[in-house]
Amino acid sequence: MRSTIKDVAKRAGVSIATVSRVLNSSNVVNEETRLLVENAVRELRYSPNIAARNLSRSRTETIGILLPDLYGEFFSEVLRGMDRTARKQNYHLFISSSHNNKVEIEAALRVMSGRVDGLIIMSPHIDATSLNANLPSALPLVLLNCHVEGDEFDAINIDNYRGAFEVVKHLAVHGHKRIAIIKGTEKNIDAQERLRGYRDALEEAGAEYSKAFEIPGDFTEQSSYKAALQILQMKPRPTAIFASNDAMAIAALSALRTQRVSVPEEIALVGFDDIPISSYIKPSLTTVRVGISDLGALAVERLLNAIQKKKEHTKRHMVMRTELVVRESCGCASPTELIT
Amino acid sequence: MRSTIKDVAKRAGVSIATVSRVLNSSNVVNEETRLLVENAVRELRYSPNIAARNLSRSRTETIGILLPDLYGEFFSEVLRGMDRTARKQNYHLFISSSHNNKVEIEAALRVMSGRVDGLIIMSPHIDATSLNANLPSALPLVLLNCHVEGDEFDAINIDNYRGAFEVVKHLAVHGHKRIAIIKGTEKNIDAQERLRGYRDALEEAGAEYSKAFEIPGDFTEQSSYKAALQILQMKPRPTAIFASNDAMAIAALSALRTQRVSVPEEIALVGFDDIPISSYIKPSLTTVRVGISDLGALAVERLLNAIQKKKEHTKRHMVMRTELVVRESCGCASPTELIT
DNA sequence: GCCGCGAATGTAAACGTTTACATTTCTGAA
DNA sequence: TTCAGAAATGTAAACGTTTACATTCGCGGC
Repeated sequence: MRSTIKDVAKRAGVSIATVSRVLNSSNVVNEETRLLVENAVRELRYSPNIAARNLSRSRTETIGILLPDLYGEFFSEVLRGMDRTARKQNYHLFISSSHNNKVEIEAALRVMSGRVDGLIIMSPHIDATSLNANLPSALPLVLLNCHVEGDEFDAINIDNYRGAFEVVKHLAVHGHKRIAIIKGTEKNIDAQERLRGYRDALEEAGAEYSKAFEIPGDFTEQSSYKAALQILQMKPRPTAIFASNDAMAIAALSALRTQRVSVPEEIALVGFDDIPISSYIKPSLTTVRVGISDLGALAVERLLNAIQKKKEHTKRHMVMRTELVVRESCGCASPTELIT
Repeated sequence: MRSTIKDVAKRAGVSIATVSRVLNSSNVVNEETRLLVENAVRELRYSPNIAARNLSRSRTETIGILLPDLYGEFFSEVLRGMDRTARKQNYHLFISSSHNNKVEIEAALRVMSGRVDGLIIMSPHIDATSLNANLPSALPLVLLNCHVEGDEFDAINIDNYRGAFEVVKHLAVHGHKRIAIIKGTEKNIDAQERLRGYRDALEEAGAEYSKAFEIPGDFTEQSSYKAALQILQMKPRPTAIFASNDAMAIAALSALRTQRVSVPEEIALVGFDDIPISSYIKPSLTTVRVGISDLGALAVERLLNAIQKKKEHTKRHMVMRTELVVRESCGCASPTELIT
């Protein structure tokens, strides 16, 4: 049987209140008794029952994370940033993943409620009504990469639009007139924003726009492989391809190579995300860097602020800046630029 | 204020015991009263306080996962398998990551205890003594990819040894005499086992063994890039390279390409893990497949079995088989074999 | 008409903490 | 000597459930 606070109190010859005070390092307790209690704790190898503590304090020191289908290193990275930041403040992570429809998410929301002090939600399939209906209204919330409007919620998004805009503009500025895009999953907000950035960049740069240049994809290597082959069939052929993420860019590269089309000489290629491998393929990939683990960290910071400073905390939307990373695959960099 | 079971009881005009019985679908309650209660629950948008329930039931329906530094898609995959399996049985995941030394792990263990019904530990830095000292002895445990001996614990490991053995043997059988290895992180158990498999395969196949063929690496692209360049300097030059994981294999490929060394014609190259991108690079990568998400799923299954059937559950070590995946980079496959 | 029994429901104790409030003890000033 | 007030500690209520046990009620058998 696990020992309880009572056992410790008995052993130390004090009341449970005193034990509790020692445990919670309230400083009103005498040095001698403190030592007495600390010894008893050690001897009995006592550790507090968390459920009881949670009930009594009515907080859990835990934040919930609701993820869509876990896939690829994006989520490892996000979680890494979250865990680090949370731990610094003695908070912990309660995770539920692979939610791909509304019903599942709502179930998960209910499961979370009561187990966590706040919630970070990453899911394209969520809306305000559904949130309000399934969560205690006082529960602090941060929406990460969700599509929301208004100031009802805290929200953080990647600046997909600007990232895509910049990388496509970069292609256009260096002379490309026919730039194709391999799109991401249709309903995905990241995908939509990247597409929007692509279109606007074309327009601003006066490059050729055509619906035919927009090839469907779903962020997987497989979809992109097929898409790239399809692009090669087009006449006149595009001179550049913007893949909506790096995994797809790499798969496209492979497809082009099977057809003996060289990159960047015959076709320029750029991606999005800057996953670690991007700098280690040949040609190295021009892409858009996103501070993924920073994104997770920021979300946790905002949430903890909301939890701890309930009164002063004001909700707002934030945007995570991206950075253009020029390497070889776009064919634009001068050799010098590449030395670093 | 959130409503409690008392509010529901009052509204429905019954006692809290009855409400509780309805909530926990005990079937001793009359159909009429059940409806009464269910209505009250709905009207008040009541949901039970989990902390109170946990305290009362003394279980949490949560399993804890202790991870080392989250890195790359390996962990996403493991978590994906875990989450899926857990959810099927209404269990949830409490996660703590980035533990890189003993002190941190022990702290995390204490945090977990009381919050979870069982624990899955993935960490090379752990030993039996430390576990026993920091955890209630009754807490069910599964050690994943840890280095443990004896039958004191449930443990699951990837069959790194056999995987490495087979892929290296494959190279040897196809005529390679000088096979280099780019090693993984020194203290890492996976790395050690893969190295052992490599050595034994060389010996069995009668290939040349030399300490000089064992180049240090740490599973990152960067370390491998350097290692590959180093290998090219060797005289006589190895004719094949076994990289201890796919990320390193891809980086090595890139390094070779900068030196105009073609794969597989001049040097054969193989990896380990079969990450998705491996089949989409050129040449596609011969590697060893590990069912990563299955690994996570299996760990959860074992743990839930230990939790739910305490008596009958018997501890044991299990090994996850691997599968040799032959593609282009080793230069061994006949064209026909590659069609699939 | 009484008893026993099962079904339905209620009462209250338990789970292990935290913490407001009460009590004791001691110190030093009047 | 007395007393105010501070410091240290104790007592007990609260947190919101679950569940063993007690109670009530209706019914059939005698």
